[in-house]
Amino acid sequence: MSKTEERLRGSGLKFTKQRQAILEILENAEQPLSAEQIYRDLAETKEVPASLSTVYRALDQMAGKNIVTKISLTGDGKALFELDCSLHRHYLYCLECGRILTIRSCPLGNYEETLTAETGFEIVGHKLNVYGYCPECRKKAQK
Amino acid sequence: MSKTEERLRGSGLKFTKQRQAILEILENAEQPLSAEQIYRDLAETKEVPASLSTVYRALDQMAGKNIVTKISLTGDGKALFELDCSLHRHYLYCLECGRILTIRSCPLGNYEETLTAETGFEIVGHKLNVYGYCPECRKKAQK
DNA sequence: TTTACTGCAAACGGTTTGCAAAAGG
DNA sequence: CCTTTTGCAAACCGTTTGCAGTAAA
Repeated sequence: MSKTEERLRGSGLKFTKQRQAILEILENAEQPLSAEQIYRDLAETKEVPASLSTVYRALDQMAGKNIVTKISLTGDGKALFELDCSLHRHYLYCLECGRILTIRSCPLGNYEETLTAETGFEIVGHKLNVYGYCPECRKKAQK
Repeated sequence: MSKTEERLRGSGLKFTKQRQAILEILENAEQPLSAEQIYRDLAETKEVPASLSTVYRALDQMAGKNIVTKISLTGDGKALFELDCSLHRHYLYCLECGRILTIRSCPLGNYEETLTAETGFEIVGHKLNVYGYCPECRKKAQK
């Protein structure tokens, strides 16, 4: 049983070519992808045509089972998806080319506890995204 | 000349009742508001009816002049607006009641410089939002 | 009187949904 | 078989836009 198959069956989801292909695409992606990008990849490189709504439904369900994670990063109202490896992470987003770097470290330390002490909130998590220009775009800009 | 009037005229924008009222609403708000909320407030409490598109256009223009700031916090594809006081800030969002607390301190210290050293990115800014449950909702949940 | 602003209604783009047909177990 | 999943088209929802009319300077 392949890893993608395990993930799906283990969550009680049916194992279909579409879902398999979606997971493979996410596995090979080096950054979070939009539903649209996955949809195009399915048709173009995987040759497993699936309707856009299927892609959305599959992603939603897999997000519900923590197989994938949905993030909103770009602020343009477009969601991105990546494989969930259940690690705490942040993103460094290039404002020029849209490239996304995943940051595995977290600079927040015990800030959440500090905030709880100050505000009385019970903190369950945070999102930190950093914006800037990647080395390649910086080089291009200099010329 | 009122403060709102100054802000508008100083940016080369015309001073209209709609914009005046929008700014007053934002001044009295204790948290960021959506275009929809502002729209309703205009009709209901200010009695200055303005179409939703006028609200959006006014906010967009004022955002362009740094009179207001547009933030996306909730992840549901709904933008929020607040008066821009050009201060660096973060938000603490209650997942239960939607209440938003503005945090004026920033725990990031010189993290941006660290990141630049590690990645080669030129960092221009970051967004940090913290999610949890406010004291009131925690109390209710206990019962 | 010139230019910016407004209202309306229609368009837009990403996402969701209802329904009947197809496929998984 | 029974249940889930799929495709299609239409609905949705926040936001944007074209245009003709109105108000600010």
